[in-house]
Amino acid sequence: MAQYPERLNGIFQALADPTRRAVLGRLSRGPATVSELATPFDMALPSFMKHIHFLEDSGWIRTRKEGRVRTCAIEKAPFTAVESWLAEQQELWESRTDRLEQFVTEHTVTTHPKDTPP
Amino acid sequence: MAQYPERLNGIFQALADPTRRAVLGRLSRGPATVSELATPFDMALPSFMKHIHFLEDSGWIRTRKEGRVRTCAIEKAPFTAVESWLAEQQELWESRTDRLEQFVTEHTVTTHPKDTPP
DNA sequence: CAAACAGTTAGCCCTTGCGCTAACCATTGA
DNA sequence: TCAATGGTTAGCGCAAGGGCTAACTGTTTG
Repeated sequence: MAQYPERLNGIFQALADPTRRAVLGRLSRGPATVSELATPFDMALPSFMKHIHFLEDSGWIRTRKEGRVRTCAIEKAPFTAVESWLAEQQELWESRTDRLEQFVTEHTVTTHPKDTPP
Repeated sequence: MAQYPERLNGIFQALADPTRRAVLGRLSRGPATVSELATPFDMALPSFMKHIHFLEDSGWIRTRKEGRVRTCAIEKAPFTAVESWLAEQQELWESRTDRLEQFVTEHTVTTHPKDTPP
């Protein structure tokens, strides 16, 4: 677990952009070319390509150029990386439910952005 | 599902930084004050506070100031948001495993799928 | 061959991210 | 009361993110 933490930076950052999440959503259904992927977005191609490169560099996709067409396919490794990060947190969380419960009832931390007066 | 996509931007971006992931890891064990959280990091306090604010703004943590001490606690909502995003992708992915398998093993994109040999 | 197509390269712009210092409250404890 | 503690505010610097246009390369295709 927690193999290459530095890879996680890119993996998560890739997901921080709606365009890139949408591209992954599309590629989850199956491979597609760059222009197929680009059409739904109101964005210049070079801008869009940056997202493709980001996804490739972060490991989310793998691409291959054949003739003048570049085809993209999703990669499953980052998926499992995210899942195991989540699982890790879950474990820690599980191992102290009691104390959390206690803290919540004792101090009742609110979600108000401003500090609540005493 | 996919309730507030725009929230996902911050949720994922928060995870794109190792300091913030570490803070979440620590908070998964239980609440802590800002200075408790800060000590492991070789970073000026104002810099560290930016991470705390980022985590709070993105919804990962909730904080409360009591006297001169600010206590932080983790929030589970973003967790489940990430999980459901993953689940969504999984679904799409599941619904076309056959074609994926083919693409992976046969890294050349063919115009017509090859039939499974008898 | 020439035109259309699918990307690519280069460079510009503006915003955001992430680190720092210096100076400044506001509690708390001696 | 006064110093130490725990954060906070303000501002600075630099790198990276995310968008654009213009111009270019390398395939198809009519």
